[in-house]
Amino acid sequence: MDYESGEIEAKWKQYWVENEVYKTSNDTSKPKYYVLDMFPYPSGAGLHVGHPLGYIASDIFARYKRLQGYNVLHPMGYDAFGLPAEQYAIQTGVHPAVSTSENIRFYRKQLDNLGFSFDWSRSVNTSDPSYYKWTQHIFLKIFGHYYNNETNKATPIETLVATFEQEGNANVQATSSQETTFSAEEWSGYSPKEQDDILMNYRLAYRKVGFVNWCEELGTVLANDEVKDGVSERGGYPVVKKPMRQWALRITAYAERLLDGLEQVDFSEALKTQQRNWIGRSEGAQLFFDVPNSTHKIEVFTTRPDTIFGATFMVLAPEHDLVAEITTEAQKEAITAYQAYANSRSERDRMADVKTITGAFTGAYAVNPFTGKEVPVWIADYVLISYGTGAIMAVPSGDERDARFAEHFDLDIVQVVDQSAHEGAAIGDKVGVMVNSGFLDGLPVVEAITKAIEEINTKKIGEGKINYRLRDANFSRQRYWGEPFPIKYDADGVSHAETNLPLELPTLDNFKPTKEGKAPLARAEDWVKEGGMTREIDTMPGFAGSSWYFLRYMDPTNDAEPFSAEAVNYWQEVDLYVGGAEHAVGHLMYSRFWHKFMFDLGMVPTREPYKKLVNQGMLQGVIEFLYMLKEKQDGKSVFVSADKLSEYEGQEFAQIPVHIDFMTDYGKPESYLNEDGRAQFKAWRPDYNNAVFVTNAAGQVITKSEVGKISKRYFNVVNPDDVVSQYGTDCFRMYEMFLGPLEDSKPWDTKGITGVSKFLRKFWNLFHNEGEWIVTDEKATPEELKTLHTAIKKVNQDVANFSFNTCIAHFMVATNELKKANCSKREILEVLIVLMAPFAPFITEELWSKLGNEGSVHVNGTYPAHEEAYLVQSTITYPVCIKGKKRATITVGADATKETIEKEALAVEEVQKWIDGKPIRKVIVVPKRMVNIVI
RNA sequence: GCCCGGAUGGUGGAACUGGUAGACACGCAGGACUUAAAAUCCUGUUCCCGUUGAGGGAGUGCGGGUUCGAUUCCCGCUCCGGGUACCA
Repeated sequence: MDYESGEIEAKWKQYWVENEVYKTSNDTSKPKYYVLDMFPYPSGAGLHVGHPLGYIASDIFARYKRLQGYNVLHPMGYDAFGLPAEQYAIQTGVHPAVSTSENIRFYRKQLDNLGFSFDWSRSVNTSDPSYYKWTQHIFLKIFGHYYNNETNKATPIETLVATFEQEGNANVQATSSQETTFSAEEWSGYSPKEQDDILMNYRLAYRKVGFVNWCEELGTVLANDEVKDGVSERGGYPVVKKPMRQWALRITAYAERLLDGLEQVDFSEALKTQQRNWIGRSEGAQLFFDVPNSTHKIEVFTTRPDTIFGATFMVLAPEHDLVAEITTEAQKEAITAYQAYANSRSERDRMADVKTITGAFTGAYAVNPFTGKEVPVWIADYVLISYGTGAIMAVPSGDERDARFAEHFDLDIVQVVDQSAHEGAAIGDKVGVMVNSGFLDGLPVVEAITKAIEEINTKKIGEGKINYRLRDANFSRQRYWGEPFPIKYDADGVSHAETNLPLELPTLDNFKPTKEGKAPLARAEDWVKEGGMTREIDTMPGFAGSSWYFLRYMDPTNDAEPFSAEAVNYWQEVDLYVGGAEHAVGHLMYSRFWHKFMFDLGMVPTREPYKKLVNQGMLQGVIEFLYMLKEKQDGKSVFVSADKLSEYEGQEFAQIPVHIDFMTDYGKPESYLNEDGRAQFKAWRPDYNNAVFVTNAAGQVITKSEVGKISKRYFNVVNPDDVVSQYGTDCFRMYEMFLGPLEDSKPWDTKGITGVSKFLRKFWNLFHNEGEWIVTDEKATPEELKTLHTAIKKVNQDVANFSFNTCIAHFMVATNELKKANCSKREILEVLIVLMAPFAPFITEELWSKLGNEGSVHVNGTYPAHEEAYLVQSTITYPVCIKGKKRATITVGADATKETIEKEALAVEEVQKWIDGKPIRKVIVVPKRMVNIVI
């Protein structure tokens, strides 16, 4: 019979479901292996060909591990809380729960079309109350703990309260934002609200005032991403920063452990570096500058305390608390104006823009504690309120940005580091010796730093300190479609944990914030009022549910706890995690943090959640553009075929994206719109209803093809279902892997798929000739065994390295070689089937059963290991190079020594001709590679 | 701006620890089969000069460097992608 992918795939898909082939047990003697995908957000657009890239890779690996005898956990679920569903609800009135579950059904249908070996009985959905019950549960645990710096772990808040009651907080070693000390007596004297506020300074989940991007016009909070040049991306309305009391997670308590943990995980160095930079550990000093006429001091952190003699001014973030207090009457107007300006710029813009130097003088002065001189205090938006203390001591001679600021505003610059001995050293490099710096003069920079810190400690004007760029995670969203906080406040404002979980989202019909700017949940008035208490109306961010979902897969239906100790002790951690690099710092950092917290509580046995991480690259698409004359002719738009542009020299063209469905030969360079396509285009874009097309001689309008994002806005989304229905799942899977290295971004282009399609037919035809089954039990020849074992060796290596594209190339080579040798021998082919089973699960299943084997190859097959004996070479051919240029080749026995090879090479007539009597300086023999003669 | 990547034929890509650059495919060209087309199969295909099946030169984004030898290591750029803390 001929290869009919559709029939075969339907048959085996049904077999898998009926026999629960991929159902995973928590109880087995086999060693475990956990292969996890980053679960998708089920968006309304459905899956496009880019989504399955990582899923196919992980599925191949999961199947490979199963064939190696592991009990493999390979689940899939949905990250179902998120902004798009909420925005869709605002636009259309469809409840997010409804659109989300519809999207999930659609995703599931698409995923089911791709031959994955997911155990769907373990699926999770973060927006399902039976799941977010446990997200809330874990949140309450975080809320109920503080970070003890002596034991270096999360500790119940009750322990802290007991200490406060006994001896106050003076000796408490904790990561906290508490600034004052109190005695046991004082503690007892505080009101419940005051006690609650103090505890907030210690809790790992706590409330504090933070700044959000507020758009009055849209009545909502925006992500930095949604703010462009100070206005909202949607609508272009002004955006300001607005202080709001919000929940935060004290991830900074775990900064050091998050850093240390990177040592023990198998992530790419690039990703580890990104995480390290995100945490941004820096050693330096905390310093306080006196401000005459103020009771407050300005706290700064500097990595360069050695340069303090060069600190000639100070800069506060425009939002800094002290600004209002210290600004002089004369400067009030300027400061207020500048604050308004800074307020309108997003943090992103402020960081990106180093060319525009802006700032305002407060009129106040601070005292440099080392020089004793008064230095002016400015505000400027290059200092960020959310980083460090929101204030800096500016050393224009030691920092690029300070220097530009000083020059621009004509402030004093005092040289403190002499870098004249270090040519090419940049301002800020830690080289040179100190000058104009009192007791530090003459010291090299590095020593001066140590000495300056000593002095700071002695003078009690600060202390040596480690600072992190990492900030506590903002955990509040003024949104509807997220987990409600299981927190309520009594009449005094004291926070209380909800005891009855899950606390479900109330039903709303309007998902916008209220007119007063309160989060949407405020609209559910009955829900908010609870037995004399008021509920929290913020919801949790998207990363809440995704921070622990991999643990729920281990025990997905448990309704007594998030997951049982038994399950987590068996599965331990994720062995392989596959997902996009865009999550390098967000999700990966937060889930590592949650995991470490749960480790402290003894909930999980491992310190890190993910043992190995592989990042798949982005799939790009081909965008088709029509050339349109910028100037209309007779009031009509004119579209010109790309091969007719020369006739319009000197005229300007606009590029208009075309829906790829209208194209003929989509993706090919000469793709074009035929008459039918042009009619479709006009119907699709009524604004070009009366357009004129300038066609070429063949009556075509050739388009310009460009590589870019796969996106709705370029009308180039290719649905995997379409590809599958034309070529089959096996072919689609193999082609996605064949496109290039998993980790690189690369363009999707359907046209190359025919190569893989042909290969699958060739593979099928190793077993069939004109539809007849031709497999024999003949013994394989040494050449055939060599082909097979070379393939086994390479495939094993490549799968282990996730080099699936080269792996598929080897399948093609092996198949071509066997075809040429007319080899249809069971001994060879049966092994090849198992090798290929993870890649092409259906065709291999069919052939495996046709060979007379019982059951599924994916359960009963065993991944082969190669035998070295078949790969031994008897001779090796070496290129002989003279001064690096290849001039001849020699063939010698595989066991030849270096000396023999050298002698053989020199004996070749051709070589002697090139040497031409010149003295030989040396001969380099690289075993198994080449011989190079240097003359 | 800052942090992390990437760049190899007409196209996607291959190349082990620095050792014959272009595996495997797509596309293209020529041929076979066919009344024809499609499909399939065979041959060729980095570029330039040259050609009898010779031979020669250049070449891995750009400019330098180290080395007998660099796609690979180092320095300086250009362009593209990802992240930049409320997109997921």
